[in-house]
Amino acid sequence: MSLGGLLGEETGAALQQVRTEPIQQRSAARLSGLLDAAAAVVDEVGFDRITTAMIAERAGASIGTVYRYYPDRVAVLHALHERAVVRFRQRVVDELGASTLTSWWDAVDCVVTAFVGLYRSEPGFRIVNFDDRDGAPIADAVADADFFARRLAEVLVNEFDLPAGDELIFRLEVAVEMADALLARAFHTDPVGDERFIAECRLVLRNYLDGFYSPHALSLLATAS
Amino acid sequence: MSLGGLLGEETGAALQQVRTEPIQQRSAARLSGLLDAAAAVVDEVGFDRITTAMIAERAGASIGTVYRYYPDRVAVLHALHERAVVRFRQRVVDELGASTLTSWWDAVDCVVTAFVGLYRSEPGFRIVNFDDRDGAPIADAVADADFFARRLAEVLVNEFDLPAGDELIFRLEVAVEMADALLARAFHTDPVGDERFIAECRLVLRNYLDGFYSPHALSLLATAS
DNA sequence: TGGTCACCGAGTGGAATTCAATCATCCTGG
DNA sequence: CCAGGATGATTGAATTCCACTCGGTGACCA
Repeated sequence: MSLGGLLGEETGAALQQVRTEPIQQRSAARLSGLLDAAAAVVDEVGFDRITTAMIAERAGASIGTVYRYYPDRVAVLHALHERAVVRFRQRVVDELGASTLTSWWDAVDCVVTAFVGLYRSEPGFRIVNFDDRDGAPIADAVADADFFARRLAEVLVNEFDLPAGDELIFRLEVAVEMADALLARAFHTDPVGDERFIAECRLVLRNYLDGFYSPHALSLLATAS
Repeated sequence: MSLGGLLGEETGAALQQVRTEPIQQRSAARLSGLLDAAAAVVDEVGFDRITTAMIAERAGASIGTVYRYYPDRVAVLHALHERAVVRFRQRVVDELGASTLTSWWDAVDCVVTAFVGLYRSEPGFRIVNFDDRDGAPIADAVADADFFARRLAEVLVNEFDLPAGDELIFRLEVAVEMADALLARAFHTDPVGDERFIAECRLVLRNYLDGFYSPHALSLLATAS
């Protein structure tokens, strides 16, 4: 799903979805202008009601210009998604730098804070929940989540000495899915985000990841069946 | 209230999305036939590649017939979603009846089992993850989750003496969102469902709902900054 | 001044949706 | 019991909407 893709260097590959690399300067402006327009339209009509004509008109361009840069409609959405993910990663880095981290869960909290902040301020940010249900090998949501989990695992291992391993990565994958669902729920109706769900999300993450090492989960397992 | 209460009484209202209530008998057959066709197509091409022509052809009907019963394409998907939800609730009731419940978490486990079972056997069941991102007030996914949470809360309160209240309902809403996300993840690639995620889902639910009454969450809260 | 780069927007094709005509079933008076 | 009108149900060609193409035009550069 959509917290997908923290950190990482494959931003070059992510732009493979543009048809023509911009050569002249105005092209770059066009590109980001198109994405800005798309973001605005996403906020207005949602990202499945969006039409190429809307994007073009909003960007002050013509239909053809959209297709000069993107092979098709969903490529625009993918690009917008990518940009949102990149900005999310940057925000996470900023949050991490601006906070004094006393424990690993402060890092996790920063991730949630970054996500919520962008949801509130970045136009069209709900595109992060965009999930292309077809065989597009690039920018797969699950792959994103998996990648994100691995990166976050590295951070936690290196900064806070959590034990590395597949178990941690799996746990983080699960955590990402849960957080994604709860935060999407928080913003489903409320444009500012339902604080109750946001707070519960933080608590759930902490509880879940902490339980990994506490005997709590194990005692439950022992009484199972 | 009995376990049968999970079924709810708004099944009549759920059909408001059809244009014309069927009067003659063949109409009812048509309606379910259309949904069966839609379910089959959903499994073949996914629910965003689906076309009205595919549904009509599969059902042995003409295009016009589809539009006689449903105002537009997504209304068909909504109806299919509704039917899936209804069958899910029925399955939950069946599971609950067929199991000997020694504790509330057996009930929760039954819910997971029912969901997984339908994912595996019911054609087009992945429609339950269909989320229309626009202002369709009826058949809203969040409303569904909320409704289900309330019903489940009633069952748990009456059968297992859990303390009723908004807190329990909220907890169940959160649990539903998490379970939904994890199970969707389990079936995202694997048509049989990734057992690792399914098992983790059960564990997470139990841990989370149990933590509600255990001092574990509270101790975490106490150490929060 | 020739060669790209960018841009435009009418045109094409396919899918969604409409609607007037037709068929099927029900109902009622004789 | 049956004709035949009334109403439900079905049809598919026509229309509309929208993604996407492409030949033509201007903008930059060398």
